[in-house]
Amino acid sequence: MNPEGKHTVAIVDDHSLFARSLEKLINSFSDFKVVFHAKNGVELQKKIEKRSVLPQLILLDINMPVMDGFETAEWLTLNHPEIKVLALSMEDDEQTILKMLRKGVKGYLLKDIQPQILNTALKELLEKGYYHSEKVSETLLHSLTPDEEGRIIDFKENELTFIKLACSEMTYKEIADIMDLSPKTIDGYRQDLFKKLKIKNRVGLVIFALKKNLIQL
Amino acid sequence: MNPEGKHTVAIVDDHSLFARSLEKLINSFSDFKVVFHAKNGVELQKKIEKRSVLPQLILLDINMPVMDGFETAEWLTLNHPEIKVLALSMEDDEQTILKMLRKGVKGYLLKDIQPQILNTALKELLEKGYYHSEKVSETLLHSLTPDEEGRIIDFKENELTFIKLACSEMTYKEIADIMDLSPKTIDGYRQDLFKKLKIKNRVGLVIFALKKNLIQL
DNA sequence: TTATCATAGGGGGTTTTCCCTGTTTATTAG
DNA sequence: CTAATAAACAGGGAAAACCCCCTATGATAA
Repeated sequence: MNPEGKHTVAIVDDHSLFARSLEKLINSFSDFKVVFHAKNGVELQKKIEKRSVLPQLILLDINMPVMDGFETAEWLTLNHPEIKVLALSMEDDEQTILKMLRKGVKGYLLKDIQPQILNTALKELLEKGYYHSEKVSETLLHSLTPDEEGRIIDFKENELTFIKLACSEMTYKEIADIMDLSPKTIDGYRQDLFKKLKIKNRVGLVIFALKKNLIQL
Repeated sequence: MNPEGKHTVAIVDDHSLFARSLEKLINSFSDFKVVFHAKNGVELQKKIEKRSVLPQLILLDINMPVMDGFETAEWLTLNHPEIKVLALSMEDDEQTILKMLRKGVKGYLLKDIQPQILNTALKELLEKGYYHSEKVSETLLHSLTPDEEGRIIDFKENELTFIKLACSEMTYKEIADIMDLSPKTIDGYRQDLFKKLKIKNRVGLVIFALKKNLIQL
């Protein structure tokens, strides 16, 4: 609570237009007040370390330069677990959401929500300790049966890197060089993925990655 | 001008949070006032046809359900050319921008801009009749040399069919069967396209087709 | 008529992809 | 300490993709 008796919120977002608008919106709620902004994780770290009183909530964007939402969330969870972090993002793909939840955020909100929902989200975050967009819950539910048989597909970091590189014009040999792995290992990744995803060739992989938003054009 | 002496603006965007925030921002400018909202093109059509006084400017999002920004812009240009349309979007790829400009929008603004820029944009749109983000101008400049020699690439019917089939998991042999052509002919198509488009492999073709909207997922 | 151009097809080759099988190595559970 | 598991790596081979240069045919234009 700040002197006005409102709960304190900080915003971390490099989209200035969005961040300012968001601030206006939040300040119009009766129970909340934005106490400061940061353009990225590094700026947030500095501001937090200067302050004696920390915000109760942090609205955290994922796509930022310098230090992105994932790193920032991780740092916050380790160093200031008492601050509840609400991830605010355009991405609704399961990988991103899961990754963010693993970093310890208490809520995940898509940016295309009703203003009223934001108010609800902030309140529930304080009361219940968590809040997720409906779409996020749906996505998570769906992501638990991505394989049409209920098997969970959870990519390892290396696999994810491979998929992203495979969606370029590189040959597997070049990919192996970049990832500093043997071409045979890369071939193993390819083979595993083809089986797991039931695809026939590299084009299938590209299409899969695009559908799941693992890459974007 | 509305009764308060402000220029009138309408917002068409299905992102409610963004739209509301945008409204607050615009209403904070001294010369502009938001007169109504619409979630998509159809809603806009209805609202426009009910009104005797039309807005001077329309902020138009591209990604919307039901009737998207392209269709909406086309309809506005044909039916209400006096309204200046400012496309507001996250997309900064040349195809999207060009497509939108061809539909007759007077400005194209990326969503990640400074609040002050929006004010400038609205003013210039009324005074000069157009306004584009810096990034958009850059993109357009670049897009005027699609082939790096000014040649415009346009595809023959067969080539287009081939491209679309090549963006699936079929082998070239299977594609040849479907198109009832010799595998060698198909290979010729492939070779020509790789040269023309300066791509290295089939993944490059898929990416090209997606960027140019020749196929969709 | 001849030239030219677009379209379809081909010979023959290298590289990459795709697929199966199996081994080494490091980590972890019992 | 040993068993189990996962990750990295490998041999070998068939299929597909990739690439260059070449021919036949038909339409069209000079």
